[in-house]
Amino acid sequence: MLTIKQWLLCLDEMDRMFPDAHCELVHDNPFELTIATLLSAQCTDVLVNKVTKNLFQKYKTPEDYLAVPLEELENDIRSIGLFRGKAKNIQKLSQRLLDVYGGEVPANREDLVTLPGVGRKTANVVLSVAFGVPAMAVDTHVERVTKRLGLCRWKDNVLQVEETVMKKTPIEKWSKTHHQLIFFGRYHCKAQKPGCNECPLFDLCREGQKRMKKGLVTR
DNA sequence: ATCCCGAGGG
DNA sequence: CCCTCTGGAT
Repeated sequence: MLTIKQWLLCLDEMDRMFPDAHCELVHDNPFELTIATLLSAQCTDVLVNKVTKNLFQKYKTPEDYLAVPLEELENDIRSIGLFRGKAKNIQKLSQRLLDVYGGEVPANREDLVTLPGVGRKTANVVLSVAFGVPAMAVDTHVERVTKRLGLCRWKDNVLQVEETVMKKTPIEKWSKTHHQLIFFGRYHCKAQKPGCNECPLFDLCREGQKRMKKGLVTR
């Protein structure tokens, strides 16, 4: 496992690699970010942005999403995976926002996760990005990268990963670190082909050392 | 543990 | 062809 000092060195390096890592889901308000994040499940944000560009022109409010038949909304997001469930959840979420929250997205986790289609990960993204509340959303990239580096254990579940990353990271850096881990996972430490050969974090990385011993890395 | 589920890359 | 993508509900 990485020591705290080693982890802080990783953070320094990621500051150099991705000084302006940020949320790449295009949005103008908490409601749009909630929809975009819901749509981003098992889907690249490039695809989400392609869909929301038209979607957010057509639908501005929860009422707008409820004003069309489910099939129409499905068609409007069809190019995204899991479109049937996501369309249904968007309408149910819109209904609940109107019924319980006055049409506004709530700014706390307990209420957010009661929204259909919104789990802990999505809630943490909305909290952190839309409301500036410290949170750590653990997605596929954060999980893979922190486990490869050796900050977390391979058997950890997402909640354990979330707790470990928050515990080891200064709270004022949570948001930036979250996006840097995503950029690092998305553009460098990829699922299929981790770029160990040219990785600035190689000397700190447990998986890198393993791959080195296996002769998979040439440095 | 399993299902949902299309686009994009290798 | 196979794998992955800022997961959530059952």
